[in-house]
Amino acid sequence: MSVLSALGPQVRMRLRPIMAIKIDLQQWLSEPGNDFLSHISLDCAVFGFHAGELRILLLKMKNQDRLALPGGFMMAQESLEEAAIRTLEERTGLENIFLQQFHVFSDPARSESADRAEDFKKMGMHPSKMEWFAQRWISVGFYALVEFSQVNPKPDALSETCCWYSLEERGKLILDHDQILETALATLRLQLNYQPIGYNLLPRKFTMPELQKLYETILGKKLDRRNFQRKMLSYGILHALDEKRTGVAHKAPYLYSFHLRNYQKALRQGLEAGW
Amino acid sequence: MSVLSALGPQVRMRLRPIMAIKIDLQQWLSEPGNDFLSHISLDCAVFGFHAGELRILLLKMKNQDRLALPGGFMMAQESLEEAAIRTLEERTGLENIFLQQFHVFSDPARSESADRAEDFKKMGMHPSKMEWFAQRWISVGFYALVEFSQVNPKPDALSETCCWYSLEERGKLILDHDQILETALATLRLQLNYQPIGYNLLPRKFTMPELQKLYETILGKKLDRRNFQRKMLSYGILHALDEKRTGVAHKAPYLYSFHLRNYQKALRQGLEAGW
DNA sequence: TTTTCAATACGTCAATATGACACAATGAAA
DNA sequence: TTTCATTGTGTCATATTGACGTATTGAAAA
Repeated sequence: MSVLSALGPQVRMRLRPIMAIKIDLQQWLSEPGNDFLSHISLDCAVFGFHAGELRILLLKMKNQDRLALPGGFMMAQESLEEAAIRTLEERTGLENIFLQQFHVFSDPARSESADRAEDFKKMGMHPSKMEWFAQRWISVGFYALVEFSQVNPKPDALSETCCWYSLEERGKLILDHDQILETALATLRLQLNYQPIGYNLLPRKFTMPELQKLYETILGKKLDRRNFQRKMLSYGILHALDEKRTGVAHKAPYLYSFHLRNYQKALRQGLEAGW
Repeated sequence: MSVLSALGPQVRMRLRPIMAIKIDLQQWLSEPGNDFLSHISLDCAVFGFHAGELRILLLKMKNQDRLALPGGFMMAQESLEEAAIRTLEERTGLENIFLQQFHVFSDPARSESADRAEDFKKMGMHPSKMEWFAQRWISVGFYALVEFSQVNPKPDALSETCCWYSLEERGKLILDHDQILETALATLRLQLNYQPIGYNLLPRKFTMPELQKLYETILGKKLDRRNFQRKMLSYGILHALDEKRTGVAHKAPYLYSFHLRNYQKALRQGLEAGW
């Protein structure tokens, strides 16, 4: 078994048809019961790349100043991945989202949030649901990579807004979500040579400087322009197009797209060495 | 935050004092209630290295031909890591076990085992406990690295024996444990340059050929003896001892030990490049 | 229109790392 | 005492890396 296939879903590949169950969340909040598994939740760090920056999709919680990663729960017949995809389809409007689980956060102290009973009451939450939210949660962290321009963010029942934040300017997150996000970023760095990260974050056509900026952002360091191009081309995973990017100041850069077949093959080897 | 610190516990480092709760498992089986969280379990791939081979610690299930990874459940106030450590201390007699979570297995079909009601009844299991075992389980996979010679394997309440198997000669495992084990191995390969795998699998003093054999086993390919030594020494993570291994046929090889400080520093960089 | 200039494309070269071997030394077993 | 599989050390051609130089482009400024 290859490393990649052992560790999870492939490039934008659907595991199994998702049940198209749509839940009216406001109504769900006001009812006593629910169909979700107890104790287990998931939180997603959704990354996009825009204007040379990594962006993260965050929810602004109702009656609170804090931001939160989009999260969700598992239904009785779902896998974690299916639950995460369902959650993110609701939040982004996208289908076929690339995601990877990366860590389970299970510190008993992580669920001991401030008492939000008052807020929940204002939101019209049923008492039994408040109890349910107050239980201990073990959360599986996912990171998701999406094409920034394709996303239509939608808040969930507990949040006012859902929008993009730059990593530097993001505010304080709820609970241990800062830690989850930091761990997601560290994982991204670690998996840069093993996962189709460029492919899923960039639009189909992109320039070499754009690809380089993405690598620099994830790795957190400057790379030499000329050496980057040499190495990247040597992998044979890029398809040089005849087009150039127009309407941009200075010399027009060439456009590239990924040679998906070679890319996946190269990732399986691990794009040997580091940067 | 460094990649390592973001991704979990460090080299044989205790997170927090473990509650020294010892459970009489036979009695626990015969009682109705239990203090464990529902739905969430953990399974551990415990690796040792002996006679130039990777070994895996497996349980032979009572009334069954199948083998199983040591597993366990979470108590109300434990983190996953603490639960895994508690489980493995019971199974191996070791303290300060190095372990890493690597994947969550959540396919709804994974819990749909053959009906074992008859077996469970023979074992004196309480009916409510049988129901509890029959629920859907989402299992967090851990791999653990132990020093083979230090382990005192002990079976649990559901198993007859607990002992080492070579990876090739192991029999068929229950449920999806084969997949969990394969994924653990793939993770080990992937993390060889980022985790203190040699340090935790080998005894304190070891020879260069032993270290090489370990790398070859995990990577699944032969390495050149001389190039391996050159590269390994260039990292500066080894401490050359004055002793040689005696009592062995042919030329006596030198002994080495890890220079822990340099080793950890090097791992944080990722022991650049691959083999 | 012409000029400017920041950004891009393409190339060079020394230093380093890698892969593939050769050869001498050792020490238990024959 | 000899044998010989195994270990310690070294060499060399080749590939890769890091650092930097120069020519080209095309929108924006003059």
